Amino acid sequence: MHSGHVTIKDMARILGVAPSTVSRALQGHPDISAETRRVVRELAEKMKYQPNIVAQGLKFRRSNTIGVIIPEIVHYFFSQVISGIEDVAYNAGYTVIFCQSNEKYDREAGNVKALMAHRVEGILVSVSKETSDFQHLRDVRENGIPLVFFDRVAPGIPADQVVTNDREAACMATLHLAGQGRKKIAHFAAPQNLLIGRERRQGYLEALARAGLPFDPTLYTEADSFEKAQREVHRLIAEGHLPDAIFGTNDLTAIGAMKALISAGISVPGRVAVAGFSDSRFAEVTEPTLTSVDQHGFEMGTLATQLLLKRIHAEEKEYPFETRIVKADLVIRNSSMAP
Amino acid sequence: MHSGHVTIKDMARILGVAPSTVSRALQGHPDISAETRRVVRELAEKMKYQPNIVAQGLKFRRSNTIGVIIPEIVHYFFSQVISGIEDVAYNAGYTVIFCQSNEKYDREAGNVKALMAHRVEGILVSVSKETSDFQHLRDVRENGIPLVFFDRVAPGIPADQVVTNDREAACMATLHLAGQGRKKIAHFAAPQNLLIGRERRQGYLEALARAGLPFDPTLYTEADSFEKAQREVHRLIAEGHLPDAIFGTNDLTAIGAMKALISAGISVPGRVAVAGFSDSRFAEVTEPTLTSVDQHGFEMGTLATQLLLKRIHAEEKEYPFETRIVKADLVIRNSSMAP
DNA sequence: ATGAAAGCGCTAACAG
DNA sequence: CTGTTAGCGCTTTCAT
Repeated sequence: MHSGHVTIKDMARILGVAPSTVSRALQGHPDISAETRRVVRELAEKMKYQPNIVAQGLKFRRSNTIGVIIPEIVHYFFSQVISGIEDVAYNAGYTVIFCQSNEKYDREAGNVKALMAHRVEGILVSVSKETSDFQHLRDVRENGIPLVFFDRVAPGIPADQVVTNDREAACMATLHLAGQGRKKIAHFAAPQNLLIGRERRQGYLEALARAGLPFDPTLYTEADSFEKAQREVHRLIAEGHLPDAIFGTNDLTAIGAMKALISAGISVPGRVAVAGFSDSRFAEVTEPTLTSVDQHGFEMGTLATQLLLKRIHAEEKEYPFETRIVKADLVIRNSSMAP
Repeated sequence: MHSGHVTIKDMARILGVAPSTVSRALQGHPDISAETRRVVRELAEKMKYQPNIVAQGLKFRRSNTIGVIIPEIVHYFFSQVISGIEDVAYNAGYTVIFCQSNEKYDREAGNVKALMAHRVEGILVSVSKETSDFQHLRDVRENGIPLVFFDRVAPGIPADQVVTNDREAACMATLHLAGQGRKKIAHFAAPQNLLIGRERRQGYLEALARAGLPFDPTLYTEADSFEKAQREVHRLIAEGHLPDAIFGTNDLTAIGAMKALISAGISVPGRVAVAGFSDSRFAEVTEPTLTSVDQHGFEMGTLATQLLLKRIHAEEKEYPFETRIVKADLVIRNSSMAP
C-alpha cells in the first residue's frame, strides 16, 4: 500500500495466493473455485480495491479515454456540445479529457500533443479561429488516431464531421424576415476566413435572391460581437441607412443590434425586425424575445461521439468518412414579428 | 509499430542501441554522447515519436491528471469555473478529466469511481443537488487523494474549499434594494437542503433586519427557475401581495420574475425592483439590464486548482485544510434603480 | 484450480 | 558512454 492504492499484489500477499489468482477471481474466471472467488472479493471490498485502469490500458494498449478540444467552453453552444460528448462517453465507459484552445493555434497544437501523449483513443475537435496550419491535426491521423470534427472543420483532413447546415439555416432565417414583409434586410457577418462566416453569408445572399431582393452593400458589414453590432447600428443610423431587418451571424450580435436600436428609440420588431443564430439561452430572455436558429449543440456532441466510438471500435478502420449534418431549426420569437 | 504508436524500443531496434540509451538521449541525460543524442533525436523527430505519458505514469505512480466533477456544464457559472480549472492545469502540465453529475447522486458516485480507476492525482468537485450521502467522497480522501470543493461543499469531509461569500453577497444585494427605498422585498429562494440556498436566504433575512424591515412570509417562497419564478409572480399578483422588490436566488429566477412582471404590465424597476445572483451573461442582455451578484467563476476555478496542485505537490500532505472565499461583487444595473 | 513468467512502454540503478 | 535488469499494475499463456 505504498502509494495509497491497493494493488492486486497487495491482496495476493495477504491471502497467500498468486497475483494471477486474484486477477482471475476478480474477473470471475471459471477456473477459480467458488471459495477462492468469495475470499478474494471480500478482501477487495474490505480494502476498497480499485482496479488500476491505466495499468490495464498499458497491457491492452487502450486508454478508455477520448480527448476533446473546444475553442471556448463559456459559449453556451460549446457547453451543450461537451455535455453531449460527456454523456455518450460516460455511458460507453469512456473518460473525457477536456482541453480548451482559447481560439489560439499554439494552444490547440499543445492540446493535441498532450492528448497524444496520454494515448487517447480518439479526438473530437472544433478548430480555433486562429488555426490555418493543420499539420498538428494531420499528425493525429498519421498516428492512426480517429478524429472527428464538430461545427468547425479543418479542410482536407480525412475525418468524420458533424456540422450544421449553416447556409440553409441562414437562408431560412433571412427568408423568414423577408416573409414578414421586410425589404431592406441587413446582415452582420462573421469574419469571412471562417467557413461558418462564409456559409451564413451565402445563405443570406441566397435568400435575398430567392425573395427577389437586391443585395445592398451598405447593409452588409462584418460585425460579430455585442459591441461591434452596437457600433454598426449607430453608424447605419448616422448614415441614414437604417434597414428594416437585421440578421446577425450569432445571438450576441443580434442582441447588441437590438439593444442599440431600442435605446435609439427605434422599435423592435415594429420598425426593425431582428434574427440571430445559434440559439443561446439568451434568446428567451431578451425583450423582445429573439428569433434565432437552434443548432442543437447537445445532439451534435452525442452524434460526434457516437461516430468517434464507432470508428474506435471498428475492425476495419478505413471505411469512408462520414459528414453528418445536424439540421438547425429556426425558432421564431417576437423580435421578427410583422410590423 | 504495432499499435500505430512509435515506442522507444522501436527506435532502439532501428538504431541498434539499447532502449535505455534512447530514453536517456531523449531526456538529455549528460552521460550520452552528443552524437548519439543527435541521431536519436533526429529519428524521434522523423518518426513523430510521442512519449507514452501513461507508461511513464505507471513507472512513477503519477498520472499527470486531475479530475473535475461538475453538476451541469451548461450553466454559465460552471463553464467559467471549468475554464479556470483547465487554464491552470494546462499551464502546470496537467490534463483534466471532465465529468458531469447531471445533479444525480448515482452519476456522481460513478464519476468518482472512474476518476479513481484512472488514478487522477486529485479531484475538484461541486456536489450535486441530489447528494446527501457523502461516502464516495470520503473514500477519495481515505485513498489519500486530495480533494477540493468549489461552490458546493460536502459537510464534514476534510478538504480544501473554494466558496463564495453567499450570505454576505445576498445581504448586500438585499440591502441595495432597501437602499433604493424598497420596503416590501420578496425573496425567491433555492431549496433549503442546499447550503447555498440557506446561505442566501440568511443573507436576505439579515439585510431585512439591518434595514429595519419586517420579514413577511407571504413574500418568501422557494422558486429557483425561470418558470417557477413566473408562476410565483402570477400568484403574488393574484393574491394581491405584490412586493416592491424581488431578490432572486439566481439570475434565471430573477429574469423569470422580471418578465412575468413586465408582461403583466408592471414596470421594472419603476414599480418593482429586481436583483439576481451569480452574474451570468444574461444580466447584460435583458431589458432592463439585471442587477446581480458576480461570483467570479473563472477565479474560483483557478484558485481551486492552485490549491489542489499545491496539495498534490506538497511533501507533507497533512497540513491544515484551507477554506478560501472568493468575494462576490454586486453589479448594479438598471433593474434595481430607484422608482 | 492455481502458480510462474512474460510483457505492455518507460526509466533508473547497477554494471561494465 | 552504453547495455542489462528489474519493476510500476495488470493480464494471459503455459505449466503443473
